[in-house]
Parts: sequence; structure tokens; C-alpha cells
Amino acid sequence: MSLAHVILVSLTTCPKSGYDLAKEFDGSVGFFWRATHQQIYRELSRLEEQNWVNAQPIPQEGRPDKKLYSLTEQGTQALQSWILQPSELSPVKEEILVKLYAGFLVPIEPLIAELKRHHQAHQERLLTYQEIERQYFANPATLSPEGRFRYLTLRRGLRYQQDWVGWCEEAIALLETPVLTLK
Amino acid sequence: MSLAHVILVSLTTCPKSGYDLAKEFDGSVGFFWRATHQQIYRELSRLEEQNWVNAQPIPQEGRPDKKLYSLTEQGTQALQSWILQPSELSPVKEEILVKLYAGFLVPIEPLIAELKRHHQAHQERLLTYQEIERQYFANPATLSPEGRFRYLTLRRGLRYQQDWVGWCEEAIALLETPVLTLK
DNA sequence: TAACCCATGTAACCTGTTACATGATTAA
DNA sequence: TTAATCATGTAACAGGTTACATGGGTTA
Repeated sequence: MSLAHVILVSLTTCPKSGYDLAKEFDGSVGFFWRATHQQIYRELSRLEEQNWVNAQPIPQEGRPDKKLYSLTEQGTQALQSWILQPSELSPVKEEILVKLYAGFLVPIEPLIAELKRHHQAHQERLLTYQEIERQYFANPATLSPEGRFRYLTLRRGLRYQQDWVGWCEEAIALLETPVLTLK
Repeated sequence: MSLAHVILVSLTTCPKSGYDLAKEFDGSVGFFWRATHQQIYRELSRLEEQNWVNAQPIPQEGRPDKKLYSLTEQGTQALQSWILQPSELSPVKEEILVKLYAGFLVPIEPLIAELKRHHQAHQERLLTYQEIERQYFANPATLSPEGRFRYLTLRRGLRYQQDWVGWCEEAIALLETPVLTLK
């Protein structure tokens, strides 16, 4: 039942169409949740039935009409009470760790290459986040309430990528160390 | 299609029943993948049809017969070729971050309390992992090939929990700092 | 005597993924 | 003229969750 809430959260900033929401899931909100446009449209219909959002149709020429969704009073209340409920720790699902767990079944070189690829990918994301931090959050002490919360989530992303980079380096170093052979 | 592979990975150590596998998903393998017993039984039937595993029935008294599943030759090969394929970075799905992103909508005290709860939960997991490290991986330089790969995944878990603990502290400190009010 | 462990499963439902479908506008 | 952007959707399927069902053995 959570995608619904992520959509509500995204609509707290301003009214958005399904298309706009889908783009958000590739960017900012995309750091902590993923969804395809099909999921979003399906969920928006349900949210509208429930009266948590309402749609304002915007006629357009040469393209399908746009529907701008906004939070209703009910939707805002539902969102607030959801935020106040305790959250479980998120389950980890890491394909690359599953593979490494049984890594002894295959040659080691492609595994090291894969770790290097991940190292680079995480480093790139880290740079993106650092850029955002530099641009918008240079002085954390002076942030607005909204800004502070955004900053917290950015900090989580930053640390997460940094930590992966560090682990990749550790892992590559370990796998490149020759195994001790007993005489 | 990944739960299937996680099961195969878990079966590389020794033959297991569905029940055994379900328990593993609460422990070691559970760090990087989650599954309920229903998912596991469903998946095992499919894997048996595909001939990636085979079941040896073990008659028991006073309880249902146990089926011990082992990897077939085909299953092992399928597993090896899967391990060698590149993996995507795992999508992040963090309910608590979604909530914090819209945290300005609710009073701040319960949010800080929730962060403290998470801080403690992550610290507990960290302790568990550190205990395992101390017991089984005291000397990483002398590990067997299998051991090295296990150690890598443990290190990932360790760092992950450590990093969450650090972020929780950072987040609590930031939220406990009063917001600057302009005169 | 209540709760938990062992051991398996069915059924219904919800969530997420992939493919297909339409069609004008704009930039390379 | 090809691809990308804007803008919405349907349909089928795969994966994950929750509830229900059985039933003996063991520990508190």
C-alpha cells in the first residue's frame, strides 16, 4: 500500500500529472522509491476513487488532455497519519551479494570486473548527490523546515553511495589478494 | 526470476527442505534476500519441473514427509551462467525516507522518536554481524575461497548497518537543532 | 494448557514488470 | 527522417503478501 503514499508525498509540493509523477520517480523521489508509469496511472485512479486526490482536466491541443492531480483534505490527513505510524526496516535485496555468496563457483576475473563496474556506477551517483548538496544545501544550519527534511534524505543517499564505493574497494582488494596455499 | 537463483545459491552448501530454506531466509541469506515459506514452496515446485533441483523424500513419523532438495547438474550450470551476468544496482525502497521527505507535515517529536528506534535497531543488527565477524572471520587473510566470498557479503552487511547508525545520529542531531527564526 | 517448533501446502489478492497501443510536436 | 518528448492508457503475466488449513511433538 506504499506506492500510494509516495505519490501523495510527491503531490505535497505541487499538483502534478501522471506523466510528471513518472518523471519524478526517475529523479528526486526516485532515490527512495521506484515506479513505472503504468503503476502510477493505476494507483492514481484508485486514489481518485478514494478521494485522496482529485484531478483537474487541462485541455490540450495535439496531445491527450492532461490531468493535474492535487491532494484533497482527506488525502492530506491520510498522509499525515501514515507518516506518524512506525516503519519497519526495509528488507535488503541485493542481487550482486547473492551472486558473490556463491562466487567460488565461477572464475574470479569477471567478478572483479563486475565489482569495478559497480564501483564506478556508485561513484557517479555520489558525484550527482554531492553536486546537489553543494548547490542547494551549502549551509544546513539555515534551512527551512521543508529544506531540512529534504536535506536529511539527500544525506542518506550520499552516505549510501559513499559506503558502497568504500565496500567495492575493500572487496576488490580482498579478491585480488592471492589465496594462501598450504604447503 | 531471482528468488529461484537465491534458492539455488542456498542449496550450494548442502541439500535442504523447504522448511530449512525458509529458516535460512531469516538468517544468513536473509541479509540480502527475503522470502516467505509460501514463495519458497511455490518456487521449489517450479525448479523441480525445470530439473534444476531434485527432491529426495524422507519419510518421517508424526509429521509430514520431508523433501530434501539438491542441485542438479543443470541447476549448477544455470546458476554459474547467472552469476556471470552483470547485475543492476538494486533499487532503493525506504519507507522511512519517504516519510521524512514530507516530515514537515507532522510534529517533529514523534519523528525523532522513530529515528531513535531505527538507530537502536540498526545498532543491534550491527552487533550481531560484528559477533559473527569475530567468531568466524578473525583472520581474513587465511580464508578459503568460499570463506572469502562469505566474508565479503558479511562486510557489506556490517558497513550497511554502521552507515545507518551514523546517519540516524546525524539526522537526530539536525532535527534537534532549533530552526533559525528570522527577526 | 498454551505457545512454539517441525513440515507442508492451497487460495485469494495485491504489487510490479513487460509488451502493446496511439499520436502530435520538436530537436538532431 | 529518426528519435525523443509529451501524455495517456489496456492487458497479460510474474512476484510477493496474507489468510487459511493440518497435525503431532516439545518446552514453559
